[in-house]
Amino acid sequence: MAVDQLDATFAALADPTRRAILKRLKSGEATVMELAAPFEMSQPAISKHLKVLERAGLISRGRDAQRRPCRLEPGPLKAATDWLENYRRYWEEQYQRLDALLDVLKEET
Amino acid sequence: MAVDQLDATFAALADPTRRAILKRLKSGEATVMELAAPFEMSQPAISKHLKVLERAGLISRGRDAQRRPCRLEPGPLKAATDWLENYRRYWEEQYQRLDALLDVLKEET
DNA sequence: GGGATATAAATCCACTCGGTTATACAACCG
DNA sequence: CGGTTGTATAACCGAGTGGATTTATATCCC
Repeated sequence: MAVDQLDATFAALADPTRRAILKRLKSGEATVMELAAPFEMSQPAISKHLKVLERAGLISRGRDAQRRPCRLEPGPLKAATDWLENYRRYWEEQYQRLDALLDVLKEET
Repeated sequence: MAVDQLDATFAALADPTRRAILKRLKSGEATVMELAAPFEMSQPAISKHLKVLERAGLISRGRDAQRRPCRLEPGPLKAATDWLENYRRYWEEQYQRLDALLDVLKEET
């Protein structure tokens, strides 16, 4: 995956409003109005957030009359997870060391 | 995990320089100078990136005379991965649909 | 056609970001 | 002590972000 794709994905995920929008979209498509409803924020602000999510490829949009329903696109989320998976080994090692340390301490008592 | 902790983690990960620094730290501790060497960037710029990573809890720093070695801290990376894992079902569904589509296409030929 | 609804676009502002240079601080070395 | 090395801080700059408000566009419904 291209570097700037990861940039855009992580940058998009770094905002709680946008993460909440993604969470909402897990339960199915939604229009801009539906997505905006839970937030004390203007509709244009939500549209901007949606544009960020769309540019990052995290959502895509259809057309239903004057509505532009949004749906979740899992590709970039998977790519981000794959990138983070490279660090799994590292924290597993650290937790193993922590466990070992705790064992030693337990024996010493 | 607190919302602004995730904010800080994803924001820190949204920069290729910082991701490269993390990657380097997978192979062990490193000083600021060592981390700065691969980049065509001033030392203060690297120090700023390190501060971002430190504030996000992604690294921690020790002290060795006038050096401040950095080491990877896996906690926030794990938290970010856990958050992303909630979306695994989506891409697995999508890939199942893709597989099914490919099967149909294969039968049609 | 005309009003209502859903969304986008344009503009403005305060703020953050990623970089720079210059400077300061702290610890080693001779 | 004085110089050098490693790092942090400050001040600054240009670009981008996240909001608000206002205005435009498009589609539905009557």
